[in-house]
Amino acid sequence: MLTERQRMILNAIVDDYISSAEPIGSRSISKRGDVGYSPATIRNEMADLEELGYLEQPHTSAGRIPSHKGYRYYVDHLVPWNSAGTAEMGTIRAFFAEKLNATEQVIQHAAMILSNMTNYTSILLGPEVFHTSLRHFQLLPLDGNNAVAIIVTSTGQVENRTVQIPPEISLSEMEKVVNLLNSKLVNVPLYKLKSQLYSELGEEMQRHISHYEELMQVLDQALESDHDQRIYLSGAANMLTQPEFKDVDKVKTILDLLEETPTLLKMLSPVSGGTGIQVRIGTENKHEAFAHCSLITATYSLDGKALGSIGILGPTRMEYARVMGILGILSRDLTAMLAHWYK
Amino acid sequence: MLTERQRMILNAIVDDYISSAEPIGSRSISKRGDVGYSPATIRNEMADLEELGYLEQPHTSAGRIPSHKGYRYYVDHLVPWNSAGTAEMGTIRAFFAEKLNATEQVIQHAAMILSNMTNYTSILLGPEVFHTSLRHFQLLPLDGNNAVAIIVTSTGQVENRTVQIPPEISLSEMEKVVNLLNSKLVNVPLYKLKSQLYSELGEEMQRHISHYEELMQVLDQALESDHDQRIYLSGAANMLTQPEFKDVDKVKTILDLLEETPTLLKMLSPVSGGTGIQVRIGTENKHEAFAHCSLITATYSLDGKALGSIGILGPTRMEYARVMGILGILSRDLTAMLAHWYK
DNA sequence: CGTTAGCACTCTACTCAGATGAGTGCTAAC
DNA sequence: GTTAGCACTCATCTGAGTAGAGTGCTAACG
Repeated sequence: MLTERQRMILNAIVDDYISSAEPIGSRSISKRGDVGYSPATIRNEMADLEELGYLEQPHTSAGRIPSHKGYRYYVDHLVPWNSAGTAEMGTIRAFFAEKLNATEQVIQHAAMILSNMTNYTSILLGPEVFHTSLRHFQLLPLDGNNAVAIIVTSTGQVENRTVQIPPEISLSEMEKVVNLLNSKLVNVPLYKLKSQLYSELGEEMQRHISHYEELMQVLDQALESDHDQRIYLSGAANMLTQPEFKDVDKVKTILDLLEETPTLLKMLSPVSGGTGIQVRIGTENKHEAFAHCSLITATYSLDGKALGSIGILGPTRMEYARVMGILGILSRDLTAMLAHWYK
Repeated sequence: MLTERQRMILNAIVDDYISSAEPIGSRSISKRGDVGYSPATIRNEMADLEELGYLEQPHTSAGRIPSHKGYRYYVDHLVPWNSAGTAEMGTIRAFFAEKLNATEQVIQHAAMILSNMTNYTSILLGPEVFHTSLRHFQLLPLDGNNAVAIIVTSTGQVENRTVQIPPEISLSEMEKVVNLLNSKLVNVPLYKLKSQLYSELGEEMQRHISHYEELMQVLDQALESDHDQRIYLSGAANMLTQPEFKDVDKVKTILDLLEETPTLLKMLSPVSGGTGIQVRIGTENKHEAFAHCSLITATYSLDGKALGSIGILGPTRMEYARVMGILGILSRDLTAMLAHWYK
């Protein structure tokens, strides 16, 4: 349990360190207007805070910097809430005023806005198709051998892939099957699509359709959902502006990781019970390369189900308050926009 | 005009510098098996080559490094052709053996393969829709107000966007118009789509359709081609491994530029008459940030028309021979694959 | 007893001179 | 035409000395 004065000092140290990136000495804290104590008193408290694990010293004769535990305490208890500035509110409002078609474009654009506003790296997770259902299915022949399969989801996303059509399947047959699919499988959740295809239509198709086996193979290909949510990254180069990453080798491992989509997917996928804004500080991220980074995430949702995430990656010495404020507003507004679009 | 010996020495210097990134001294050239001269002789030639502008000296007592002119001569006259190693051929072959659906995935995957193989940054330009034509158009209502417009091109690409439908337009009317479009505008090049919509269908529609104005607006939105070719980037972090970019500030300007899609589009769009492999060395790229970079590009095409580009960005001290070999093979195979798919 | 002034101590970062060595340019000899 | 030899240049490395920021401790103060 920290005393009020310790909290105040910890708060001051974290704030100052966030903006200066230099170890903070007792004198500079004492000189702040809001702390009415002499450097000596501050020093005593700092020694205590260090013993408790909230601060650390790069070396004996340097000032103190917050430890991970210190940041955690700051985020959990000290962050001044509601601190998205009016300028930022304006930018976000302007963003939503723009007319963008296709959810994908919105997310992509949001990634840019976020990284520009924060000067950190933004990582957004596109809407998950898992919770959406089939709106329309179509198989469009391109030439003798190939066709484009198009799946439109209930949220208006369009997935497409090319499939090969065995020559023995006739056009009319294909059409028949597609019509059957559209009449029977609309509104079925995408992840149930394949199983329902077999259970609901298998029998009927076997009766009416001649090349059952081959057709099923085609549909299998066509409905094979590439479950990968899309990752939208922006401002990766912003990492280079952080003084703690002025060493090329350190930043290389980070940027390398940022190109690994599966890793990012894992990091961003909403944690169980994780509602609202999540902050993962330093080693709380699973990856060693992110030991000196913090990731702040929020989710956007439709019908109360989390569809995707928006996240900001920066150094542990990050402007938590500002970023949390921005993410909070943006995620709320995104959710509102989706609800308005698709209801 | 360079003498045979000068060419040999220039070649040796460029080769050595490419692999070592250190200024090359006369002694080390002399010790190479293939040059049978003493350091003093080499030194004389080097002085001449410097006077001619092919070499430069970082400072008086250092070795020589190739100038832009030197690289240019190397690329134009000295590059050993056909130097894609067998290992690389294998990787490329394996890539084309994979079954990938959708052109987009192929390009994206190719970007990854390229950056992994070369350890440079790959920049690919997705297939241009400009030269493709309409295969199929569809307008799929989502709810009362919105619909998804889907355009399938002759190359099997699927473009989609959300449009708003004024309430006064009925479903049956929309269907009628879509059918009309599909019967009249199929095989029309995408870039002519909107003009033909007016010239060919305007009259007929005005007669048969009640809410002409509103419908036209919807179609306008739906056919508005986002002409942007897609950029696929991979291995941007590889820039950091280059010793010439160990300075964070320099590499920052480069990585920043790599996030500017329009700039990349401009850089990659095939130059007039540019057939085969193009090499832009240092300041030959328009952007100051790329003054110490070289960009090697090739194009892939369909029906003899260049559809898109594949490029590798690295330091001017780049393995030209290897990269040119790889790009040559990959672009040729991509072209072959597209021809095979869509003919 | 909590707070503060004073002081000795520690440790990094900076600077500067000297040493090192790679590499050149020039001259003279082969 | 080619090469050996040598003086010279200049970036890089090394180590000593210095400055300065900041601490911890002790003792005094209200």
